[in-house]
Amino acid sequence: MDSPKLSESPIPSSSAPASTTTSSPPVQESPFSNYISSLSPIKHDKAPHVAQGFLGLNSPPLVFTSPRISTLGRPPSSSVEVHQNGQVDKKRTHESCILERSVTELQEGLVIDIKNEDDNKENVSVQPSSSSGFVDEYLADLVEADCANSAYVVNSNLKQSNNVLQSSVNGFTDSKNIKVGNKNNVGKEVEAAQLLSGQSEESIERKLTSDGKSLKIENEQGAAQGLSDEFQKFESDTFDISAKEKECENLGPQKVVEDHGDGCNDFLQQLPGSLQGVQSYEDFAENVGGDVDVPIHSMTHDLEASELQRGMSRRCLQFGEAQPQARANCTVSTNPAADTIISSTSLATTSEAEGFDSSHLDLSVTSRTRQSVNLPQLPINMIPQCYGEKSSLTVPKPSGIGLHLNSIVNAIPIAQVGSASMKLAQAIKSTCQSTENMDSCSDAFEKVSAPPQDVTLEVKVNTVADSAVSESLSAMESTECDMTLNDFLLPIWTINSLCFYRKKLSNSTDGEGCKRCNCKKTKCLKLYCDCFAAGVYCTEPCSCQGCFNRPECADTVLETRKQIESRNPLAFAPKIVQPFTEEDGNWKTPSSARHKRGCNCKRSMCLKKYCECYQANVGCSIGCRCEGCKNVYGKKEDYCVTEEMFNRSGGERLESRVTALTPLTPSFQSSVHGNKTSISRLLSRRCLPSPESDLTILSYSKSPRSPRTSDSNDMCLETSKEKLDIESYCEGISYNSVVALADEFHQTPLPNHPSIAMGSSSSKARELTNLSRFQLDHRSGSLTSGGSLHWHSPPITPMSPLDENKNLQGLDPADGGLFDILEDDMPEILKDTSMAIMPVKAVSPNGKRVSPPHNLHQLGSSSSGPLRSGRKFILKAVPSFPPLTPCIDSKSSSTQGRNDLQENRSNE
DNA sequence: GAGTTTGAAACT
DNA sequence: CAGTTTCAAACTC
Repeated sequence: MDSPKLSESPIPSSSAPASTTTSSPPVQESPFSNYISSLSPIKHDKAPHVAQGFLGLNSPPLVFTSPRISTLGRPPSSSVEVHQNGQVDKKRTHESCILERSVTELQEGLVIDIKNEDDNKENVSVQPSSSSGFVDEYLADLVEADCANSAYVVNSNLKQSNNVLQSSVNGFTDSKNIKVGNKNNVGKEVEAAQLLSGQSEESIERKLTSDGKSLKIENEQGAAQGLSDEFQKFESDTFDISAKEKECENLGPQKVVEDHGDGCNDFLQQLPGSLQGVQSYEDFAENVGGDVDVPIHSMTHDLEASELQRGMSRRCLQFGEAQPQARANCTVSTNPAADTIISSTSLATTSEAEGFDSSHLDLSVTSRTRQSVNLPQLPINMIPQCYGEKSSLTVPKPSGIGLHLNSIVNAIPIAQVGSASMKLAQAIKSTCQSTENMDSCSDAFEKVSAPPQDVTLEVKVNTVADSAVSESLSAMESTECDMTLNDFLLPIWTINSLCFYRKKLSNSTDGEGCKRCNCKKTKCLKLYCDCFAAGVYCTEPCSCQGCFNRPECADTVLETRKQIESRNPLAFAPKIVQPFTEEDGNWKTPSSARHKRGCNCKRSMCLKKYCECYQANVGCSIGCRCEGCKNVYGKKEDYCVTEEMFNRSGGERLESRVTALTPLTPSFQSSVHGNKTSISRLLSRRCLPSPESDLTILSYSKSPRSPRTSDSNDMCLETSKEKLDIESYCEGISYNSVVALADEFHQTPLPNHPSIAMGSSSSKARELTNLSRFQLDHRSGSLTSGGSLHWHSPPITPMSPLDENKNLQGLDPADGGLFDILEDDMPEILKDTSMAIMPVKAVSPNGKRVSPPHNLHQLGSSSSGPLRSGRKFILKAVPSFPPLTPCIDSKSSSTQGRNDLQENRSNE
């Protein structure tokens, strides 16, 4: 599914605007099919407009797009026109999406009046060129929002705004004049939910005023709409959107909107705020409550805002994975129409949430039925992570597996912004990508969303977008790089890119400040150019010569991008994929991000930034052609070994597998990062057999899940793969992690962890191994034999066998000790790793390994221990490992572990 | 800051 | 697809 080909297929279709829209299958189509259809990231590329072009760029994300898009029906984001039917031309640009929405609404006979009461009450007319004024305004609103895309869209859209808006909505005769009125007692609220729901009761009037130049959208309060009181009053911004409606093909009943050309795109771009916002809002509401009919209080400040929303929607596409999940988790209204709408909205919502998180934008989402809906915090949570960083610049988290993910991955670790929620979201995305994992996704999503319910999501659809964009832009400019809206070429692309770019900046700069390209010959129109590759325009900080990667040359840029994408649809896709990430409470699983294509290092041994893997702080994998890989984040050999083990794990004895692994597990000298990386990789192996294959993620659904959830029997039944994984994981932890920890913290050896204190050298590792064996034997007793398994936990948690509780406690983050160290000094990633490790070692929440009764008395014997029992025990215990399960609750876990152990024994 | 090294990107 | 060239970043001095 990730394969570019899939994505490409959509592209062609996209080129033919009319093709898919009408034929959209019924909403009920299986999520999988939808998902598959929506997978192709490339779709967007072909979008005629710049935005589309960027969408195309975004296409990579699409690869990762969560099924949700398809499921939901329409991906608000870029070209994806996923509808309920699920089969929508991916070419659809945001505009198309918007059009679809509008069409749908129209079809439903809903008229939306959106009145935007702006504090300023200024009608903003969208103008073709990037209006600095608008931008400035938005900037003024600074919020860390991932609005880069939207901002970009705004600019580009504005430029194109002169174009007549053409809506190709069937039966959408009124489309020309769309008046969106936000009726907000509270503020600017857009009631679109009803439209979506098809409820005519809510009189939402959309007037598309095709002055030919400006589309004016007014938000009228739809108090009746059931706007929740909770919602804050938003400043109603009246924005005039001037656009000429261009005739667009009538959308099929499915609300499919086809792009009929720039005009449509323009229209969409201009409209985004109102419709998208509404829809997104609705989606969000649905996600939350699953009710389709949700009065949305959207405040549209400007077209920009709308576009911002659009951009957000696009982001959502990128986040598609998460969204789908979120959606899945949230009971979506059965109403097909609602679903479709929701789907689109959900995306938007997600993006919005992100914007909110990062920025503090007030997104108050009000649903009629559920006024105070616990907004799906998933999106929100996810959002913050992206923006959490110091830098004000909010980079939309790359939703897509591809670019976005990469960006995210990179950005997060580096930026240290990565929050658990974000990782979780990513993980969810990954998981969700596989249709098979929907359940898992849902679960994960729930976890994510579960969070702060107190936080009432306040969505100001329009406002949010605007603010987000503004803030993001402003943040970028002020904080990081003096970036302007111009920097954002395309919404999606920009978003993804921003993440990546941001990361890159942070990496490259390392305090130096914004470092940008220095192209001499390529005119910044090739992937050599980091800016171009990142989807951003070159700016002052750049020392490029003859640069064409500037807003003035947007056309050229887009064209070039298209060319590049034509050669390689994934050229702009994220290079780094984060297969799985899960966070829950204290527990964090290390990110298993990897370079999608892998490096090709010959001399740098993957120890320098020449290596893309290293540069991205990810380990090398099978996909790498590197020679003499010594990537501290994970050696290719390790990856290969683990994978190999994994492949033959089925039925193979644990010991043999372990043995095989042991020799292979290399990196004793690996740094902490390396450890973490290794671990993560090991953990993720299952998910990502090959760097290229995103599908592998699917398999993750199970393994990632916490074993706890499964019955003991299930655990016993766990496939050898899981076992292997666990083993690998243990290994990675024991050797790499432990050693790394030792290296990293050798200066501060843990009191009770002599092994850790030991040097990082291989000999040390060996010692640790021995020690671990010893301890392990004591603990489990059964694991003896030279098998490498034993040492897994011991090295890490040298606690005395007798005092397991102490060990656990010591390990317990709350207690401080190693955890404290990790927390304090360790990098985010490392922390994650450590976290993962910790449970395995000492904490073993399940306590299975930690305290086998009969083993305890055998403390002294290294060789003792019935392998059989031990082995079984281990296997069972493995699944229950915290790594897979986010939360580490020493007590509960330990208790449960014991229970599990007992169960295992009984089973035996 | 100049020069070298490196590996990705682009080209053939 | 493989080999070569080009390119800009990373690195070294």
